[in-house]
Amino acid sequence: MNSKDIAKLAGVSRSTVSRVINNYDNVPEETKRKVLEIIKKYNYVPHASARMLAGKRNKIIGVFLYDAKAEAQTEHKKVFASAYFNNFTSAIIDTAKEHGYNVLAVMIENSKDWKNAKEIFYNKTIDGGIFIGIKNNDPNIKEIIEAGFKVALVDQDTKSADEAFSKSIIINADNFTAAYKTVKYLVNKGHTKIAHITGDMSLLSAIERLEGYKKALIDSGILIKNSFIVRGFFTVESGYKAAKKLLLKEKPTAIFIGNDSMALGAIQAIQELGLKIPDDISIIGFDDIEIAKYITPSLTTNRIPIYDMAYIATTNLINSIEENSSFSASYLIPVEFIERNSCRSL
Amino acid sequence: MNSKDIAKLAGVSRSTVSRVINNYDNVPEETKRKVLEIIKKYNYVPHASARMLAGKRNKIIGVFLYDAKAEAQTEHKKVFASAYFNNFTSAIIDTAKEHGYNVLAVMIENSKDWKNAKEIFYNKTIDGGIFIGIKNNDPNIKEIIEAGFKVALVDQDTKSADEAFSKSIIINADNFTAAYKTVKYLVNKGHTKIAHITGDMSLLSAIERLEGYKKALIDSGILIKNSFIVRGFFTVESGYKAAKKLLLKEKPTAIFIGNDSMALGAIQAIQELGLKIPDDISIIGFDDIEIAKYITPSLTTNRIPIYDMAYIATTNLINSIEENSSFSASYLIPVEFIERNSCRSL
DNA sequence: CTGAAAGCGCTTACAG
DNA sequence: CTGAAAGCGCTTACAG
Repeated sequence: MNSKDIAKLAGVSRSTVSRVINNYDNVPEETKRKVLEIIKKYNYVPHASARMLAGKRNKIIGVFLYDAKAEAQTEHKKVFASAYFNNFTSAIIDTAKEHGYNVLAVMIENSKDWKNAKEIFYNKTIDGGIFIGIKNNDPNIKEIIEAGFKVALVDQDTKSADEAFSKSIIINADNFTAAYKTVKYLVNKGHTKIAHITGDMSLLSAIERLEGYKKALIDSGILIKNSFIVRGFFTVESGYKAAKKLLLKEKPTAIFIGNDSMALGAIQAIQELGLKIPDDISIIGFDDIEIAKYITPSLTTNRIPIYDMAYIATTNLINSIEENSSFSASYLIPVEFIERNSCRSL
Repeated sequence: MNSKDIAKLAGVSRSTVSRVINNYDNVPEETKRKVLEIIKKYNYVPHASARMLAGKRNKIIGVFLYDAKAEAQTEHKKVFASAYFNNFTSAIIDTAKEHGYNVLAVMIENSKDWKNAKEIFYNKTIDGGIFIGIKNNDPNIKEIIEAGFKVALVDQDTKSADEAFSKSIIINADNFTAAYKTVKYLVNKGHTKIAHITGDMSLLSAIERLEGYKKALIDSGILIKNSFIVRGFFTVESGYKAAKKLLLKEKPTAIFIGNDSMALGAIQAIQELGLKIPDDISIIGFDDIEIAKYITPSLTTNRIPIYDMAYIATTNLINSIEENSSFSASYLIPVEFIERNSCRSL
């Protein structure tokens, strides 16, 4: 069953069938009704590829998730990693749906995946894409932007030296300010020995959180100690290791941890060392993943408005696709401090 | 840049370019090399829709998630619900990738979404689809199967009266046995007042868990009390409400809870009533979501091998697509009992 | 308001 | 081993 069949059945030409399908206004009601009836009767749906080839849009956007964790993990667990990314994806699917778009979800773990990612842009499978958690200023993204494809980026530097990046839609959480406030909060509680477990430092969010941490210490007249800054990778495991490393030497009284997953690992390490939270050590995380409020003590953290960020990324991208405008935009989204029970005053 | 341009540049016909692209073996090495060089040089990628229209496959499968929770939730949170589904999706994406397939992720919440779901089958956007968490024997799936599309179903009755369903690829966790063992475990610990909070009873998994619960009680010579069976919907909130309702009357000493999310809600309710787990009441969940091992006390539960189930669904579906065979298959996957600290012996 | 025809960019018998 | 041509199923100027 194709448009020709429908045309014959309805006693019109394929042109008219097409006009009805695309809801053009130069079709009389009666004709429209007749055609629609046949379409319905035969359950006809126009072939997406044919429409595409003839100049319509696919109405598919891609969401590309680079999960740094993936590389480190063992085979059968590699994609389970991040609640953070899952929530982004859900929110994007939800928003896209409202605009009549579907979402192709792609995990990027290696160069072969990058090849696939580029291919679905070049072969026109998708009308645009959203990249989340990609290495800051990744050259692969640059190539895609420069090839003229529509792209929205979450967690990318807007002040990039590279013009390509500043020509796109960029959405960031205000990680710097949130980190700054987090450390100030600890300082106000009397802490001076404040450590930081960083996230994956190839990501902008990790960089900004570290910067916020440093700036707050400086502004508080506290010396930055390199031994108090330990590198993590946003994974539970890396949080565990970082905390162990941190607590071997001179103990901090508080740790600002780059995200909640690492906080989970850190908590385990802290418990193994026989220390109590918050009595012996205060901790604060980032993200506000679902677990955060259920653990004991509940975790003080920073909530990223994932839905809002995904919403902005998706609507902007789709607007850009529909208007065929290559506008650039940059959003800095405030982060909410969530005070729970993992910190004490000294 | 299209195949015609490439042909001209390489000094061959479009036919030959196509043969090279599709890796047919009747092309001499030298010709192949030459064409490939031009393709690479100009970054040429064949237009997916054109290939599709000319008879190739899209290499896209759909994953359809029906999240019952969605309906109940407030606007901006509706898609954040389930770690369970997210993990399925990730595992499917991962497996599909190994076969060169991409994944279109679709959330189904209402009839409009079903319309969209059917459309992407009918308009040939996807080569097949995996349905997860769909109402048992949902007529929408039936329609899709009967229209001849390739489909894999997770959590659907294989003994369905409806032939359509038994003609597909079906993967289920062995919910009945797991539920049975769970209750037996509690009985062995001396419990006789064992309650059950069901899941969404339109889903096969919820039905089977209830059945397993009942059978274990019967086999243990314990009377089934209707007041000990309270209906939930797999959500945290419904677990909370169900537990509250349950604990108003004659208190059970143990609750088998339909999944871990509801257990989270139940824990909150139990705490609000001033009861201790496991001292006053033992609980067991289902799924083994990430949170389960981090809460206090850690939650005894049943682990569903999501990755394995997703792997089986995906490989079977893709095989069925590639071989264009409409074989049916049915898998019953064992569930692992995870003993932690939320139960005590009487 | 409507139809005939060209064209989108491929693949694939077909013929040589 | 290779090319010319038909065809996949649409949309859209174009002409009327």
